[in-house]
Amino acid sequence: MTEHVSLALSAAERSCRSKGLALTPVRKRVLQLLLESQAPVKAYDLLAALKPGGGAQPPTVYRALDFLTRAGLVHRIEALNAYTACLHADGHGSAELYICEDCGQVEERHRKISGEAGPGGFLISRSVIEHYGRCSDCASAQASA
Amino acid sequence: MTEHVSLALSAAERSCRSKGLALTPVRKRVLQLLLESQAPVKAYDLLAALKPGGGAQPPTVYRALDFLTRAGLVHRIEALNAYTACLHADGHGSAELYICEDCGQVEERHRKISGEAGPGGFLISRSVIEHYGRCSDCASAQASA
DNA sequence: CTCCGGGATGTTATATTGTTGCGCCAAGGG
DNA sequence: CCCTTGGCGCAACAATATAACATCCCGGAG
Ligand SMILES: [Zn+2]
Ligand SMILES: [Zn+2]
Ligand SMILES: [Zn+2]
Ligand SMILES: [Zn+2]
Repeated sequence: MTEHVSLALSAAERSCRSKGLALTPVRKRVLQLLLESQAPVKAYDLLAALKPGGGAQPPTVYRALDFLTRAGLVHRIEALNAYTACLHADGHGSAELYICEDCGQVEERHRKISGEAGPGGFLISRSVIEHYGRCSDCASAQASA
Repeated sequence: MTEHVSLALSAAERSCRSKGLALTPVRKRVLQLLLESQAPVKAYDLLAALKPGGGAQPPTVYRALDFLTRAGLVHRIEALNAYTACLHADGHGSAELYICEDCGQVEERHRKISGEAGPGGFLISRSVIEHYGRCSDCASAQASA
């Protein structure tokens, strides 16, 4: 396990403990898999990665993902049906994601939490913001090709 | 068929003709169903609504939706797996959507087309922006309750 | 200690959403 | 006429997600 993964995992444990949430083995394992991946991961790929150590079924991974997203440790990428570990291990609510369609890497910016107003008095409680394109690495690689 | 629906349909026809696209009967019917709905519609609900006039299969509706979204006449709502007719019958690329979680109504704002730059030189080609909350009607209804 | 209750997980089955592949046909250009 | 092209019918299937119920564990009340 690389350095940054174990760091993120212990940060997640602290964060959960402080909120009275239980970061159980399954949940921790799912989070670890997401942290180790350089790109978003699909639920059934997580499921397959869990299989070796006991035959996991879909509900197992979906429940873990549900917990982790509620805890703010993981973000769901709506347009890809995929999941990515939050880059700010402290959990922060809503995020603005930049997803490279070339290498799959995800960058993330914080978003102010809900409560904003939209047009015509619309009251926002949650936003989904996903930008697709090329990260700077892939853009320059393509330019030089 | 209400006034605004038939108006939007003819606008769509003109728009397609001008771009050399074929707004065939199936596609037109799907667009009409979306226009008539006050809330986003799911693919299989469209499918069911098409059945009466000939047994439609999934590919039929998905192909029509694909065409309509490409033509900019329909927007897919990623977080709901649902579709809504574009409120600007001219087709305009990407949109910013405000979806009321109470009544289902969708408001829409134009977005400048892609090409924007994100953080660290990220080059955006497409954005998904969906805000969930309460429209002003539902917010005031709830306040008075 | 014992019993109970809630949370987490296992297990089975099913629901929902979306795609592939093939063949037919009608329109249009040579 | 022949050939290509795009649109659609059709059958099967793949991928994503949830429902419903059983079991286990653990900590607190009695
Ligand atoms: Zn985050
Ligand atoms: Zn990249
Ligand atoms: Zn629009
Ligand atoms: Zn509303």
